[in-house]
Formats: sequence, C-alpha cells, structure tokens
Amino acid sequence: MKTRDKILLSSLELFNERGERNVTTNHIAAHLAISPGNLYYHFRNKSDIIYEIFLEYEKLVDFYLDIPEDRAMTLADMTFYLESVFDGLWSYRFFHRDLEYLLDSDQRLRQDYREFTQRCLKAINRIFERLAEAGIIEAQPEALRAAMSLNVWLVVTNWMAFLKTAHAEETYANLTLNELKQGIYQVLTLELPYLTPAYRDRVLELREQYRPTLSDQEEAAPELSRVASR
Amino acid sequence: MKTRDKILLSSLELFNERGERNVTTNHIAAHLAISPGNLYYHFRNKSDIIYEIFLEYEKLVDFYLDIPEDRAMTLADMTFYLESVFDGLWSYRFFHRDLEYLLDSDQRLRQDYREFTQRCLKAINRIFERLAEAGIIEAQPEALRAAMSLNVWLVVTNWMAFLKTAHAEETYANLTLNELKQGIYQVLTLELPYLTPAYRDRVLELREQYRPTLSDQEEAAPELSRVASR
DNA sequence: GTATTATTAGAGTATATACTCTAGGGAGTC
DNA sequence: GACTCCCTAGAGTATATACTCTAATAATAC
Repeated sequence: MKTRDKILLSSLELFNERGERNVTTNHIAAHLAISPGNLYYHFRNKSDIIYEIFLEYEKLVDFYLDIPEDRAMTLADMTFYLESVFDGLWSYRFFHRDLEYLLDSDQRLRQDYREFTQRCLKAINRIFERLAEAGIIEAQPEALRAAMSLNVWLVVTNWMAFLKTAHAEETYANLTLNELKQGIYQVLTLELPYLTPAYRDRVLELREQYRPTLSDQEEAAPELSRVASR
Repeated sequence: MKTRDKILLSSLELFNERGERNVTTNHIAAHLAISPGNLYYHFRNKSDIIYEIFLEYEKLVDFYLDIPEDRAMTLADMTFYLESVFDGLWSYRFFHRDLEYLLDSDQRLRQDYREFTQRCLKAINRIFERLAEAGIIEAQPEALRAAMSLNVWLVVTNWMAFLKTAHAEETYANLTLNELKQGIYQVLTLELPYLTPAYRDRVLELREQYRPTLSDQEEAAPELSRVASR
C-alpha cells in the first residue's frame, strides 16, 4: 500500500479512536513509523488529510443513498438504507464529533458538507416518497415530509453523540457498532404514526430487533430502560 | 462585580462567540484586562471554569423544566418549555459544540452531564404524560413515550449544530436566537401525529409561528425552503 | 497602626503542535 | 556512471498554550 493511503487509513483510525482534536500529525507519523517530513511530503497540512477522508465518507454515503427508481421500494430496502447509514457513521465517526470546528477551519469542507447535507435530506425525502408509493407509509404533503426528513437527519446524526455522552465512563473508544445501530429504533419510532395498517406490524417487529439492549442502557439510563422493558 | 464572576461571564461570552477550542485562558484574561496569574488565582484550570459554567446551565434548565403538578398543563405551558429550553441552549451554546471533548477531559462533568440528560429526558417524558392528561395529545404506552422523549431530546440538542453547518458561511458568530427557535417547528412536527382532534388545529397554528423563514434558509437549503413554502 | 489575608501583576516556563528544510537513498533511464 | 524523479529521514523552528512563581498591593481584622 502506498504511503499516502496508509496515512489516510491511519489518520482515520486514530481520529475515530481518540478524536481529531487529540491526534496530531506527529502522532500519525509516529503510528506509521514514518517521519513528519514524509507525512508533509504527501499532504500539505492536517486539514488536507481530513478533507480527503471526508471525500471518502461522502462517496460512501452517496453510494448507499442512491435510490433505484425502476422498481417499488421494499421494507428490505428501507432496512438497508438505515443499516448502511449507521455503518457509514460508524466508519467515519470522528467526523461528527468535531464537525463545527472542522467546518470553521476549512471553507472547502464547509461548502462540501453543506451540499452533502442537502443531498442526504433530499434522499431521505425521496425514500419517504417511495415508501408511500409502495404502500408502506401513508403519503404526506411535501411540507410535512420535508420536516420529517429533517427530523430523521437530526436523530441519525445526533444518536452517536447521545450514546457517548449518556455513558458514565469514557466510551469514545468502547462504543460498538451494535449499540450505534440501536439508533434505527429511534428512527423507526419517528415513522410509526405514518405506517399503513398493512405494514404496521411488520415494521413494529423490525423495530423490535433494534430495541436498545438493557445491558448497555441499564447503567447509563436506568429509568429509561425500566420504562422500555415494561 | 467580583473578578471571579467576571471571569465566568467573559469566558461564557468568548466560548459562545468563538468556540471553547479557540479560546485560551490567556485570551480570557486579556479580554478582561487582567493578568493570567489573576485568572489562575480564581480558578485552578480551564476545566474548572467550564465546569462552573455548566453548573449554571444545569441550574437554569432544571429551573425551566420544573413541572407544576398542582394544575392541568396548558398549551401555554408547552410553549414556555420549548421557548425556555431553546433560550438555555442559546445562552450556553458553546457547550454542545465541543461536548464530547469536554466530557472526555473532565470526569465530574461527564458524570453530571449524564445525570442532567437523564433528568431532562424524564422531564420531557413527564411533559408528554401531562399533555395527555390535559387532553392535548393522545396517551401513549410508556415505552413509546420514552422513545419519543428521546427523539425530542435528539432533535433539540442537534438543531443548533444543523443550523450552523447547513449555512455556507461561517455562522458560528452570526446565528441568531430567532433562527434557533425555529427548532420548535421541528419538535412540534414530532408531536403532530399524536395530537387530539380538539387541539390539533391550535398546535398547527402555533407551529406555523416557528416555521423556518425563507430568508435564512433560501441560501442554505433552496430545495427545502421551496418544499416548505408550497 | 499593625498583622493578616485576599487579590493582582507580570514575567516566565515546560510542553506541545503544525509545519519546514536540507540532505540523501533507491530505482529507472540514457 | 550520471541524471532524474519520487520518496524518506530527522533535526529543527516559530508559535501557542496551560499554567507557575514571586512580589507587590489592596482590603480587612484586631
């Protein structure tokens, strides 16, 4: 593997593990056992590394959210979207942690991220539209669908921060993909009132599979878990 | 005003304006025209300043979310809760920006914030319960109410980050309280499906007052605004 | 007034961080 | 062998940052 790619890979790994703020270019070089000079031969600065990682993230999510228009949407499709988006969040989880600082430090990134958000919102909106066409949820006026899509986005992008802050111990390192995917439960909660009778039970069953596990929550949120398990 | 309090006030102001990461203890001292030594006479370190500011924040929100149990809840109460919570978010808006880093750097803060979150979730849950008792929303099983409360929390605490990142320019400084309060529109969107027929129209009308304005959104989210204004 | 305590100034420091600069190795080409 | 191009090492630097130390000044108690 080329040094350049190794730098990107190691940076992502370290950022995810320790947070971008706690990872210096010297750390990255040391982790790869290369010299700082070498790192700076491949990248002008830290921002450039982050920007390239973002481009990968963007590409991945855009790929996941590409919606086939040639056939009716299924429940399996919806599950795929949800799982994929949380997979993406997981793989690039450092990104949302320091999002605002990162955008303030790099205008390109700010611009690109803004467009990325808009694309995601449009994709979510389109998914709702297609789910209605497929008879899975009831059709809603566009204004409502837009507001709902935005709520889905807010829940999805904030779920990880919630998990990490709701734990008592430092959990940045030991959060798991499985825990993260319990966010799907929250997203499906948003959809519940709009499901068609034909699909309601099936979605409820699907949702049940993502119900936050007691073991994780018990310590962090005893009241909630007790409520959820009644 | 005592120097100690001036330090807290200036710190909050600078943190809100520039972000905690961009404000050093030397900046704070310079801003107050006092010496670094003086600042460190009053606070052991930067973490202590942040912690004390958090305690104020906590106190404020706890005060806002104190729910009177001696009378039926009204729509005005609900509006008050929403407005107050967004006011609180606004006054201490630096806090959520660097939340994860702050919690990782201070165990006391991590522990306190976790308990604070639990109290807020319980309060939201209780508000839903009381709204149902008052015949404003339909009563729901506790499990659902808990999941809904969590979604409200996720939307509320992520709304500001969304606003700041959805703009093309650096908006950390020029975000306004009014824009922030448009998050109430999103929260009320969550409630829509559960409203009782008796109150549905009144809440819709209330929600309309917080509809995101075109002027702010037009540039940042042309697609969304167009949808919202149809 | 004097002793004590609280407050303040301001120079200074250890460490970290992003990044630079120069020298050179290795591989391919002529 | 010499030339070129890509890559790498590693010492070094300017700046920032959180924080310390000493001495002096103001406030308060007696």
